[in-house]
Amino acid sequence: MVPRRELMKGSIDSLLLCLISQQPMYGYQIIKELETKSQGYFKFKEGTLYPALHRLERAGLILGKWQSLPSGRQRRYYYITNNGNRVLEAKMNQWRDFLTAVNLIIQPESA
Amino acid sequence: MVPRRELMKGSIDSLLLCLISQQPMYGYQIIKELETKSQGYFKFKEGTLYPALHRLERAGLILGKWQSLPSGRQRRYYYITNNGNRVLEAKMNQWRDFLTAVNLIIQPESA
DNA sequence: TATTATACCTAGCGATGCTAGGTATTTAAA
DNA sequence: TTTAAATACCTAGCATCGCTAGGTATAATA
Repeated sequence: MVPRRELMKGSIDSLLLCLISQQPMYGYQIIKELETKSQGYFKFKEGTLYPALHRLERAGLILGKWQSLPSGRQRRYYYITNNGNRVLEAKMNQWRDFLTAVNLIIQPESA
Repeated sequence: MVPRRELMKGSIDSLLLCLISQQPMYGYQIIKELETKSQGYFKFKEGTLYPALHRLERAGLILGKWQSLPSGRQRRYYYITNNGNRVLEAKMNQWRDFLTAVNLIIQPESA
């Protein structure tokens, strides 16, 4: 199982699944999108993003397809899979549970 | 710096600082407190907690003192330091910023 | 008397984010 | 026109962290 450990470590997988589920994207675009959407907070490094994408693809949660631009440049677009959508939904629930638990610790008055 | 990476990895340090700042505690007690306060969500393992406490103590954020019970049993109570309080406050702000950023990604409508 | 709870500890594994490097093309600036 | 920056992808290896799995020892309970 170990979903709780995963949550502790990083929300990166959830963020990636979430973005890609909204719209197919390629790596470089994801980095830019995360930065603009978060108003500059997220600045993912390539050494973080690409291994994470490969991880998600190996797990069957996203599917990458090479696409050629008219210029000849290559991009690898990632699409969310059915399984990816299921996992995303589960991760969102886990995220909410985690937030609830954290709030019980750091705001004991508003319990 | 790397505070953001720390946040990604775990909120454990913040949770421990938060608890200890409310009241000096010893390790075993912290495990129980976290579990009851979070209504069963957090079940810290000793292999997680004790190294974390030692880490925080090495960093000068908490201070451990052995105390003997009348029974002769030994407990190591941890007290938060001035620096620990400062770091805790900073971590709380970082946590809020992180939450804001995550929400901007996962709830793009309510931005 | 045996088991559970209390109370502490650590070596080592697996996973992860990042650093730091690489390749190659396109666009903008000097 | 040359140079720099942006685009677009990749990976080896490091440091760190949570956890597993083991250990020691005492007190309370069945």
